Amino acid sequence: MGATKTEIYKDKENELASFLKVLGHPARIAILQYIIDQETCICNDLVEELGLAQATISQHLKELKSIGIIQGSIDGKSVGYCIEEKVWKQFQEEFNTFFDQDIKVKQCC
Amino acid sequence: MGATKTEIYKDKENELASFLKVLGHPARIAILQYIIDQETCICNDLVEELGLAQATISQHLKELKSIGIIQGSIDGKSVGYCIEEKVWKQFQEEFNTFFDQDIKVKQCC
DNA sequence: ACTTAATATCGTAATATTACGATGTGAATA
DNA sequence: TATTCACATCGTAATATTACGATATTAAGT
Repeated sequence: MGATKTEIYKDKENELASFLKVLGHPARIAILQYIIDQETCICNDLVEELGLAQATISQHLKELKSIGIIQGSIDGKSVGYCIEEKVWKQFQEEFNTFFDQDIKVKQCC
Repeated sequence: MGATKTEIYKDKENELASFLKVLGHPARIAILQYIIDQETCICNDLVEELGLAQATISQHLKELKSIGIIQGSIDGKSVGYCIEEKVWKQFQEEFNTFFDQDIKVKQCC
């Protein structure tokens, strides 16, 4: 008990849900927004900007990396994070494929 | 420790994240898909369709109702759930406002 | 080689989520 | 009014997430 029963859902449902789950945290939205605004950023920038502990920011960055929406490239002793545009657009498309469905509402509603 | 520090983020960030969080579970995606396909449904249909306990389905429906994306109307001894089209479109728009931002990628990336 | 700087990872406490059985509630029906 | 049906809510166990301090790790600068 307690764990999500992923085996009972369709692959597409699990896929969409897990990407939305990663985006479903304000720190991760704020991180993405900061990267967009600055075009790139390093972990320490986010620690200062958001006021969360360095370990916490690093953990959130790891989750964002796990779905491929950001990418980090080593630059000396720091790591520059950027949006992975291809994945960004894929996710937007996937979301809109779901949300563009024609909604028909029964009389009763 | 352990709880999300919502007070440090912007309202829009919290709002977007909390709506994405609700959608970030495969059961809730599957429920929405089922309602779209059938145009309406009752809790028991979902229990049969998804194979989760009635209490679990009821809990997921409650979360979907909490963000207003579905609406339930009493019909005798059952409750008919439908998509709330206005909210559905609002969320899609809010998501796309975020995702339509112009992504500029630094050379380093 | 030593120090500093930036980040990742580990361990862990606090909290939240997921799932389910049991029980309560309200409407239709016998 | 007793029963049944559909659903919500309560209580709770299992698990996951969030956050942080402490401790690696790795690259630069001294």
